[in-house]
Amino acid sequence: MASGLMSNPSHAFVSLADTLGFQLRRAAAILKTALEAELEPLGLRASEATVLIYLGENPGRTQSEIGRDLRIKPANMAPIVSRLAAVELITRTPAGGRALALHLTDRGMARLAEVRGVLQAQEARITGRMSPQERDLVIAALKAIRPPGCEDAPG
Amino acid sequence: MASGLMSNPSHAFVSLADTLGFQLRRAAAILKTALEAELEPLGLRASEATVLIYLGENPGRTQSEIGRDLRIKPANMAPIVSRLAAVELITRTPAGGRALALHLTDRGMARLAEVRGVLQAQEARITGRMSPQERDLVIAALKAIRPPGCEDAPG
DNA sequence: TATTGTTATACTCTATAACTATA
DNA sequence: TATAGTTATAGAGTATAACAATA
Repeated sequence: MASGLMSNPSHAFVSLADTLGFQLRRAAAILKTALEAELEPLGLRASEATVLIYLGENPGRTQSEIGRDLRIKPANMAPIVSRLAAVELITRTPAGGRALALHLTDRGMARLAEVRGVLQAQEARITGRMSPQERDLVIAALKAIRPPGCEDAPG
Repeated sequence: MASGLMSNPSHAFVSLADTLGFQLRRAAAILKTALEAELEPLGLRASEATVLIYLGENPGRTQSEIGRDLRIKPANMAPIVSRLAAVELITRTPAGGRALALHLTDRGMARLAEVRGVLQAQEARITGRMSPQERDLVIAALKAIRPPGCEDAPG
């Protein structure tokens, strides 16, 4: 399998399938496809579902705060929020300056419960064969590969 | 750790930031962005670089074989291969039926060496703080979350 | 003026459908 | 007919630049 064409520094990979980078991309792609299929009956895209979940945990946050935490650029937050508001899952209320605080409507909370069900099912599926220790190790490893400035919810 | 995504005692749902699914998507997104930036000087996209790497390990494979192994649909393989051939990094030779066997040109092999450098640097960066055991466990875990039919191709 | 949000636009990857070409 | 490849097109996510609105 190894090409043998290269010198072999300590981190040289033998084969693409043995690299963390490749497996990470592949696993994420498969998860994304599955998630989209499961969210489709709810009429939501993955990005919209993520914002709903976030809003359930952090009601009243502004668009810019949400975008910073979820790493969604302002230009990309706009249509997500606009659509969630159009289908009356969230409300936008002025919060100083141009800032808009977002809140779930009653419909939004009901939809959120469904979204949670989908995400919890996926989480159960992908962690099903791991021990809790393995799961924590993998999550910690994924957090650790991120460069400075990419931590969760910088405070 | 006490703010933003991490703070919500009121829901039964595990916080988004504590889910494997979310961390997986985020890590993959960050990796993808970094990879694209590092491949840009080589004039290659991530998908093209992946095909080059694959071809270095599996010279002479046909488009359909490559697509099956890398999970790239035929309709999406066409423009990738077309462009790699246009810049003379690969050649296409008839291989029975409509099949096209792909081979790296000399330029392609030289470019591959550069691509390997980029990918190995990324691999070193993201596995740098893991023990070999941790690395293997994480890779095994990522492979394990894939549903039936998504296994890595045999050699 | 600095922050926030919006619009326009473009690129990458992925997906399906309909088509062509060859054994 | 079955397999391989191509073209057209659409959707989702992400990126930058230019602009508007508000404290």
